[in-house]
Amino acid sequence: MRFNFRKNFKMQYHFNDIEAKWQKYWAENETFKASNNSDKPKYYVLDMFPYPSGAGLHVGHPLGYIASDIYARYKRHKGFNVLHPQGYDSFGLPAEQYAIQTGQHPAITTETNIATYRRQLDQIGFSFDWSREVRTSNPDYYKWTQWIFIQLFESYYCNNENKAKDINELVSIFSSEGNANVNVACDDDIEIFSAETWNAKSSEAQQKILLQYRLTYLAETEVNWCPALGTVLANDEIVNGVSERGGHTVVRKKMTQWSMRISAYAERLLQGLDTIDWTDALKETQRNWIGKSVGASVTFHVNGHDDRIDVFTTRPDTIFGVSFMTLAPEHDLVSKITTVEQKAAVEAYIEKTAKRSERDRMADVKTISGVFTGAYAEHPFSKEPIPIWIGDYVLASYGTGAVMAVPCGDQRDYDFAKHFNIEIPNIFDGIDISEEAFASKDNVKIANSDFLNGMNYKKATKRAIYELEQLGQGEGKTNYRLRDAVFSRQRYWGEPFPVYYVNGMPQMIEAKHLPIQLPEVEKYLPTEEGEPPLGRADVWAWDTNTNTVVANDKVNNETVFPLELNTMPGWAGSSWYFFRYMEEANRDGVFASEDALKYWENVDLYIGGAEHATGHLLYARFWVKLLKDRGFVNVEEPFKKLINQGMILGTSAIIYRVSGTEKYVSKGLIGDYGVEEIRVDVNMVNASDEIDIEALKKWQPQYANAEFILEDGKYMVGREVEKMSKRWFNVVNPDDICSQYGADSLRLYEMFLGPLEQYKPWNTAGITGVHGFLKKLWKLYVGENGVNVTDVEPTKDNLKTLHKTIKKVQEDIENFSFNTSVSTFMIAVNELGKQKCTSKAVLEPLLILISPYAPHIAEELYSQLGSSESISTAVFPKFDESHLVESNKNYPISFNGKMRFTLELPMDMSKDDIEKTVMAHEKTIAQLDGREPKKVIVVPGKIVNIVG
RNA sequence: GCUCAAGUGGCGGAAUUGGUAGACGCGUUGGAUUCAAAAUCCAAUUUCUUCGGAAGUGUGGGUUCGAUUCCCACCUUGAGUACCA
Repeated sequence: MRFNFRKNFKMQYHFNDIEAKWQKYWAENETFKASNNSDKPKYYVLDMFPYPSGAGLHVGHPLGYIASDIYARYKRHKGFNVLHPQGYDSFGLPAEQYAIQTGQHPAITTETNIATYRRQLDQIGFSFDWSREVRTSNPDYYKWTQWIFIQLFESYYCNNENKAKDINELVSIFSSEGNANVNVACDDDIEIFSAETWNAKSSEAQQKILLQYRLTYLAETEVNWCPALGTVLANDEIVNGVSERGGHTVVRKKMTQWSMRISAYAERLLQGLDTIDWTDALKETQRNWIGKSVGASVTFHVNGHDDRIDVFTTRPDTIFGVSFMTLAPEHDLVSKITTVEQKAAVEAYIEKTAKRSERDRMADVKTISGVFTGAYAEHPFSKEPIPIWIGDYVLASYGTGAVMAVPCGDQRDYDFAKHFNIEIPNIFDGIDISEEAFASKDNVKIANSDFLNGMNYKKATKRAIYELEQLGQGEGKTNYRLRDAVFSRQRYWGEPFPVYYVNGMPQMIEAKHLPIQLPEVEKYLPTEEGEPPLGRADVWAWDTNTNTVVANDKVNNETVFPLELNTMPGWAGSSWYFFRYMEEANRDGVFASEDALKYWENVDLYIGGAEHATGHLLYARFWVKLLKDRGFVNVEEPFKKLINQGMILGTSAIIYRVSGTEKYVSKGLIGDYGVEEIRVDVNMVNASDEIDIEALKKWQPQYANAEFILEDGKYMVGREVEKMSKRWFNVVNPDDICSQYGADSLRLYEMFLGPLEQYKPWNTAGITGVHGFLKKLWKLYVGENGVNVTDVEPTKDNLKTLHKTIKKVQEDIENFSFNTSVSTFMIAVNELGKQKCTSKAVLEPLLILISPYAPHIAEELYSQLGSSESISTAVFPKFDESHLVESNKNYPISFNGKMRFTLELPMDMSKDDIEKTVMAHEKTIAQLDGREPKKVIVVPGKIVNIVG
């Protein structure tokens, strides 16, 4: 008896033992280590690497990793040399804020968190090549982030050649011919100088000018300052006018900061989207963010001044409809051109708008406000005077901060004109503008517009630009919404800049002296003077003799200089990490060796969240283009194909407290009770929405002596689908799922939930379905007396099931439709079970099909079938159509398109014979009930439809 | 406001080129096994029905022999974005 029990025990599916065994095997044998030398074609599968937070992983996090792991394993079966690495984006705000609260060094908390992540990831059985792991906060790694920063500093962007080039080439142009004829990306307000003037300038003055051309530059710019976080933020880090992290207010402030001249790459970033396989939604988001608009720049002379106002317009064809101009309140000219009479009103208005935060201005788009400056501009063609107003509907940060207002053609201008009783000339032939502006470009001819009369939009635009060029008062122009990205952060836990200052001018530290390591500080807060945390470091100065970081008191501004106090933003390290993984060994040499870069090229499949659309995914593309231009990498785009996995949501559990009491009423009995909804830990609720009252009583003290009003002896909870979060008590930990059901169950269930890209709720109850499937799978191979797989010839049905499954699974994986292959496996195992299949010729290939999804059980059964190698080395089974050929077809017979019954007929039956057989059938006669059919449609092999 | 995506049983979802709507799983119901429970197995499960059938994929139209699938309008939900000149 005892012996039988033990024997029986051994024959059961013990997932915990099996999974631990194979995880150990993979680690010890380095099963998934990728080689940079292989005859196989390469394939690079990458996940967006995680920020290791203190909370660890919940079941929502691994979704994308499971999908990419399935794909990576599939590609290995298909004969590819697969690179599938993982690492950590380990610089960031949470570790720093924790450090501020506790004094604990962020490096220590980061280390601890990484250990937790690694344990959690390992238990899910991913096929990562951990030998290539990267951590952005490691000096070995950020050495090269600093190095790339230097490359950006040493580059300018040539618009003629459309690429970044060495800044020294620009310097030699300046010294030989000045800057009058260069066509390069630069600041807007550049002074024109000759070679003589340039050569006569001091080195410091030259450096100052060069900063206006470099691809990373130091400049006083208006930045988004977040007082609560004590740092500046990039545009993509602000959502609805508040900080993405924490939701704090953000104000505009002028500060000297490092910026990245990403605007130089606007057109290439836009064009590149057509060459990559990303979702349309994501491409559209990036297109909107880049915000290309084609139009013209027009210059207006200000009457009585030497000044000119440049505007950008997408509608130069409407130039004769201009009846006023509007400047942003922050526009430089405002103070200069305002007349004495209007001075008080203008200043009051500016003061009022300055107080309003960006968010208020955005929220309140309906209130029309503005004030007349008293000044007039001259219309370029009619020479009529045009009143110049200021108004906060014009943004200083877009275009030139000034618009030519055409009230008949733009609703905002129209509203403004109506509000202030400004004239609204109509330049559209036969269009009524008494109620609203006419903003369309189509089906209209221009009128009251001198030489543009009678033309359509296209023609008039061309002509207007031509005439403006003749006057020297305008030209065709393309404008981009994309702004340069602020690159300084006033934080501790980020990459230090490889920069020191001589007389206030930034100097790069030579690459061979990198990395410049983060200094120690006693507190992680800004200094009393408001300097960033690095301002607290005592050893933070650069000695140009020894080329080392030395104590601050050695600063003499002759040989020892102060170092930069800002650090780099979170996206610095993540903009190039995919290249670092390519390098196997000797990583100190270069950021990635030439051979490795040549072999792996770029990421074939990238999986991660859609929230990075305008941040990481844009910046990474920008840096890759720069590295390509400067000859360091061979590719123009980092990620060939990209998939955004949807979020897994939680299913919160709700109990109902009768208001003012300690009584809790079951969901079905709420009736007329006044109740409050209270969320409780979902892990106490079973598949039937019944809560474990004993567990609840122990969970929190207020429930220990509470009274529960039950229905049918049970307490039923309400359910709500919402984001998985500690505060809703709906977080499910993968550790619990793995120990209770196993990693293979977790992997299958995450895929089974629904389409990868879709948002979908997690409900632990459903996991018994896939877990039951794995048990059935096990039983198909292992009976009470051990493995019951034989060398018997497979039956026709066995082969049909197998090949149907091969076809479907292969198609599913290639379409990233992982949820449906899980169903397919279930169907296959159900069928083979019914067929009592024991044939190795069928059961072994089936394991290979399942192994990407449930690798542990597949490895175990594969080895029990007698293989000594890992199943990951097995070749994907070949699909053979011949096993699916049928001799009969069960035809659906429909009447007016509605299926009424089915009829089994031979596959090779002719169209006429099918029709005859069907029409003679008793059910057809009954359906027709004496009516004469008007038409009979027969599609052989598909359907019969009788109309009438 | 604009752009995009999506609406299918009690629930997650399937139907890949227009051709048997609801695969697969959860839950529910009934049964077998068990002293009992767990586990396992079997059956049923869109709705209505006079048990012959009939209706049915957000709503209303259209194209078609035939529409969850294509077209038009509308409703709802979600995401992104916004005085962008």
